[in-house]
Amino acid sequence: MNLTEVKPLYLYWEVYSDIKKDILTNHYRAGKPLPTQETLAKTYQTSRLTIKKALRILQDEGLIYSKQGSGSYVRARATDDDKELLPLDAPIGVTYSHRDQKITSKLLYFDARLPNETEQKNLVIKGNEPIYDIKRVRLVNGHYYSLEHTTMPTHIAPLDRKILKGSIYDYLGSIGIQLTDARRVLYATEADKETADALHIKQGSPVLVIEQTAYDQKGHAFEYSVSSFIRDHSRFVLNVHRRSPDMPH
Amino acid sequence: MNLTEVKPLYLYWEVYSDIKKDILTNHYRAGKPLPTQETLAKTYQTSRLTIKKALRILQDEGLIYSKQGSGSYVRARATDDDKELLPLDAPIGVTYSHRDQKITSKLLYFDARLPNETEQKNLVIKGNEPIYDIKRVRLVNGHYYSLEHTTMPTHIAPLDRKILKGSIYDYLGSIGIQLTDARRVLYATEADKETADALHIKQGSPVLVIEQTAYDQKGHAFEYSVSSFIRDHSRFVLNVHRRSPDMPH
DNA sequence: TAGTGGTCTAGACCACCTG
DNA sequence: AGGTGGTCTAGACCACTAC
Repeated sequence: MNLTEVKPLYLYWEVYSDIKKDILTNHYRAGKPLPTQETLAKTYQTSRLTIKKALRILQDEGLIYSKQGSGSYVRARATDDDKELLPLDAPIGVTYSHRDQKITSKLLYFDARLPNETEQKNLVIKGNEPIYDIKRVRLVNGHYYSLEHTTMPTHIAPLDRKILKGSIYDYLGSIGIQLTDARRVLYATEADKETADALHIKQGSPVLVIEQTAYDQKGHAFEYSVSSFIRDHSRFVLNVHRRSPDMPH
Repeated sequence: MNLTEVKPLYLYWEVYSDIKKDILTNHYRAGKPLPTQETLAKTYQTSRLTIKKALRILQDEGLIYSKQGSGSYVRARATDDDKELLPLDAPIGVTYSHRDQKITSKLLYFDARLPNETEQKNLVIKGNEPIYDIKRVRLVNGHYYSLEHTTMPTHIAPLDRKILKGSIYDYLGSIGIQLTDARRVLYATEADKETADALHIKQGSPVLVIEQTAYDQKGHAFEYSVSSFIRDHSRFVLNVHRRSPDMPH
């Protein structure tokens, strides 16, 4: 896995990481301006565009904000309890967001079949392309966490029960499939009987549902999943940055 | 192209709008590649960077995806029912997302007071700076929609009951305050008695809660609000685009 | 008025995909 | 091997802020 391989990292990412470190270690103080983009460009021996690209990521993460004509400032972090918040713009898998905790899965259902019309539309496939149909309960440190119902075209990659014990994303990554885009729909609803039983909660109890269509680096939809999260157990956070003019519908 | 009127719009935004129009009118077909960035740059008499900036917005909206070494493709829109979905990365106000529908507000509570510690932290203010405390029920086409509990430092702008009948954002915009950044926390929970009564739902019924800290163009937190949405009535959509390497931690 | 970030240019090279 | 998008440069000018 880690053979101290050559890092093909991009310059703007290194700059981003470095400035982020300096913010998190309070080298750059909250409320205070960063050095000017011109200065940073000289410091990092690069161009201003690369600096801007790095700062843009920090903006999107909510760590800084930029005022035209003034400077870029470190945001006073209103809440430091982000530890318990799951970023909505990162992969949603539990294994990803809880790397340092004990994740287990209970496989409730695993089979292959042909897709119905909704699934054909969601996965952009024909009716004769078989899909895996997977239901898993995820547990974090032994506590019930979420119920995931996943469908995936079988031609993406062969699955088996052993793989499903761990992280599907890790497995897919190991065979060269990366989640690069996703479309997520969120809403609250009442747990139906199946969800309630699986998560050991009362039927009708609130759950947060996230429906996700995941696309790989080639633009193919490789997964459609519906995840239900127990009320109040999971909170998601999202930083919004408004681009420019008002979008006229 | 007409050079008659001086438009303060930016070039990349015009390109973005134009390409978007061509996608939505099926001039560029789903699954098919757009012209190359080089070609688009010539077409629009601009540089490739400007084209890339326009395409980036389209990517973030989920309309296209780009494959390095191959091209930029129009995404097959899996679902066209986006009409009923509220974009999570746009201003959350009902008045914004339902411009063409009839919005009304019931003002439940309106007063000013000193902030408690949580509010001081959320709004980044001192304990002696008074805030408005506002509770409103929003209705769309006469149907109960959401309960908003908003706190805002009084020094931002004077409010009165008349303003609160309409859109706070429109009012703030008219005096030069724009929402440019926001931090949102989402979760599902049970409606407490107050929420249930206000929305005419049963106590304990699921609601989707969005807590928002809103920042203006000067980086000041000008609003902290907690909005509760009735189960299944409101669905939010978010397109995620993963930047680059895995973010460690 | 000076200084900042935002936009934009006209290139160059690199990483990657497809024939 | 040719063509594509991604990165990066070294500038210029504009929009805005602050003094």
